[in-house]
Amino acid sequence: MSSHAPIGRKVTLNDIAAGCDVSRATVSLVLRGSPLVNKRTRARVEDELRRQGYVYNRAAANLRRRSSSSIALILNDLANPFFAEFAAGVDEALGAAGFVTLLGCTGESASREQAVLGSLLEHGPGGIILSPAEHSNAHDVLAVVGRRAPLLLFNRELGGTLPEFAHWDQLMLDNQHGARLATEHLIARGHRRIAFFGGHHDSSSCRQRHAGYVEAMHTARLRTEPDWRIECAPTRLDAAHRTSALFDATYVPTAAVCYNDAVALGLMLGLRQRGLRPGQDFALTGFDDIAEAALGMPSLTTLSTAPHERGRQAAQLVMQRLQQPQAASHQTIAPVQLVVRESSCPPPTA
Amino acid sequence: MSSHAPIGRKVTLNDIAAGCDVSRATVSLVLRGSPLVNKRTRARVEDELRRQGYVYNRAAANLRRRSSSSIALILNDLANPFFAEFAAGVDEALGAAGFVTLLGCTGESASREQAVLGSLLEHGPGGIILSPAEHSNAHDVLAVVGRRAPLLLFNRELGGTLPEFAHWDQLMLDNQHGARLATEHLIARGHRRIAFFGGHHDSSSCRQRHAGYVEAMHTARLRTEPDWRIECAPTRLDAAHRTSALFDATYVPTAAVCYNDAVALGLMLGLRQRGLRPGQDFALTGFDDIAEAALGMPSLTTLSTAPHERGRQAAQLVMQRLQQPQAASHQTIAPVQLVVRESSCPPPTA
DNA sequence: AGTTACATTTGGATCGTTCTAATCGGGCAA
DNA sequence: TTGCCCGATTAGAACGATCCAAATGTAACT
Repeated sequence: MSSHAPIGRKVTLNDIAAGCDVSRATVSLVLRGSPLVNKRTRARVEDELRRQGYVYNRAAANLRRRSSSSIALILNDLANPFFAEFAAGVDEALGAAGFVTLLGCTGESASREQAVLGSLLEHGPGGIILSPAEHSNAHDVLAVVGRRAPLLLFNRELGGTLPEFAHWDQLMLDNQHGARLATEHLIARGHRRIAFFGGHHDSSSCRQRHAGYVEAMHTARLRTEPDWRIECAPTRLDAAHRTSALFDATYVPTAAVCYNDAVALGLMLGLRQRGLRPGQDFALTGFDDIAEAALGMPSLTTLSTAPHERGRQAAQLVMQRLQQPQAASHQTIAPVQLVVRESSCPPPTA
Repeated sequence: MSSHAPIGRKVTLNDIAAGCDVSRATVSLVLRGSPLVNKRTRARVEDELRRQGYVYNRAAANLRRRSSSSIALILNDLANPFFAEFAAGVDEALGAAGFVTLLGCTGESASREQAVLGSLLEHGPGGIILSPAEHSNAHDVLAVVGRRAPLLLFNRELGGTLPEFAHWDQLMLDNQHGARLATEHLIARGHRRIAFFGGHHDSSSCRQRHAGYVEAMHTARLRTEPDWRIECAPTRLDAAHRTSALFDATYVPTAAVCYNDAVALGLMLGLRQRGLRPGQDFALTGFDDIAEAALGMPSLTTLSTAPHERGRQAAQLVMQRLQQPQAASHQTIAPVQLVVRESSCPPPTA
């Protein structure tokens, strides 16, 4: 337990009460806009509040009322624009409802996630929005969170099985359907040999997107070769490095469904380094629709996930849960939308 | 004052005390690792804490101790990767020191900034890190913050004069020097007609960068034409649109110092749309060194500001201030570093 | 006048912690 | 036996708000 900052003398309800000769209770009623209090006293009290520069002490109020006015937002990677926009959306909706956002970043480390969860819980958040770190698992999260605050899982599922009584809400993207849309789009453009590029095997979103890709291929009666699935870290840099793996395949693909936009942009770079023009000699799609997707050369066909809107939605879901703590847990799957741009050209031979 | 979420029954010090037959005070001492308490009782208490799944109530402790364990972080634009990385850095350093980050986004609106400041202050943060919205001014900020928490200004100065007694700390980037370095670099490459592209006149960082540019030009005895300064919003899109203004100038420039990376990337796009190859037919530099700068086509010569590191630094500065509330206010100017990449080619005729 | 009704105000307990000063038991010197 | 010190423990009052039941004042009605 670390030492913390002392605070200067603050103006309290007692000061106000003394200052305009009413009781502490009356001032409290004024603050909360109670209809019980007389017009004239209300005006007097409000003047005094202004005069002394009073600021409400929410911590004290929450203690007495056994309520909370904050929500914890725990993210695996704030530096990723997708999560940054998500966070902005969360904060916007929470702020509008009078809640404050307690931020915590885990940097994809499950152990930091434990620490951050523990630390934020001490501040008594009313709820938690958690985008889990990569190897986080249900058991550990449950151990620290318990029943102390309702939890909304965002974006990723947790490893391990979660016990019966832990009914956590979920907000996920429709990864499978999105990847299916992208794949079907490439097929419609005439591609037959399509790879699935990037992402890690053990990430739930990657598995789902891959499943959507497989689904589309099989529905179209197209084969999927094992060496058409190329793993790499979901970063531009690693994607660029792994580009060559595409062309080492027995049957060289003419297009790739990429795990996300970062990977797709990295792949574009890798293609150029091999003298290929993405969007002309090779087709590809992304996932996320980050800002750069629209402005690239070529612009990137991708799936729009509207992270800001997802953030607002996540905030709504937790706040809804707060009002109905006993309602059955809810799984929301947010739709994604295919945005067709230049990168998904027809195959060169067609 | 809005209604907030009720909280389930919590385990308190009293529960623990009753559970292992000691007083509340003793349990409190155990929690804070006091040497006063006997080994055997400490062990007993610690067992009981675990058994009942106790979590510390920091709000109650802070109330009694009149201390704070949180810092407010108020940002004008979290969706901007520069600020997102900054926020991650702040949270990392704060978390390591046992503080929690109260997040607030203003979306470049001065009135929302007022509201957010007011709301966060009610939670009694120990300090505030503020990256002001564009038209925010010292008077309004002072009115709501007052002496209630020490403030660290980041990245932008506030409009208006700030009164004598409000001694706020500052952490700024060395904008002027950075722009000067970029301009000198272009001059050394042989450019003579260099424009300053992007940003808004009334932003302090833009003024400073422009001043650095002018300084370098004058030191090299080069002229600066009025129509070599082109204003636009600091976004890719607007920068792309304003590209033509460069070529409407009486003396068409061969290079441009851009307000930031976003603008530079937008300008690249605009150049390509005119059939010019950035980094070959026209040279340009950015500012910020965002992730995409290194991976662009061509890669972008720019000024590295290390936003993550700046975030950690900002956190350190506030925490330092908390320990010495009376020390004189401090202005820190963080160095920036020129990163030379492909976009700053020599002029085509040279 | 006595009673009731209503609008307004208030004292005191309370939330979960920390702090201060007091208490306790026991060993040891006088 | 008394007195004193010492380590270990604790009762009770804070912190700044809310809540509840009770008190106050005024007007209206019988």
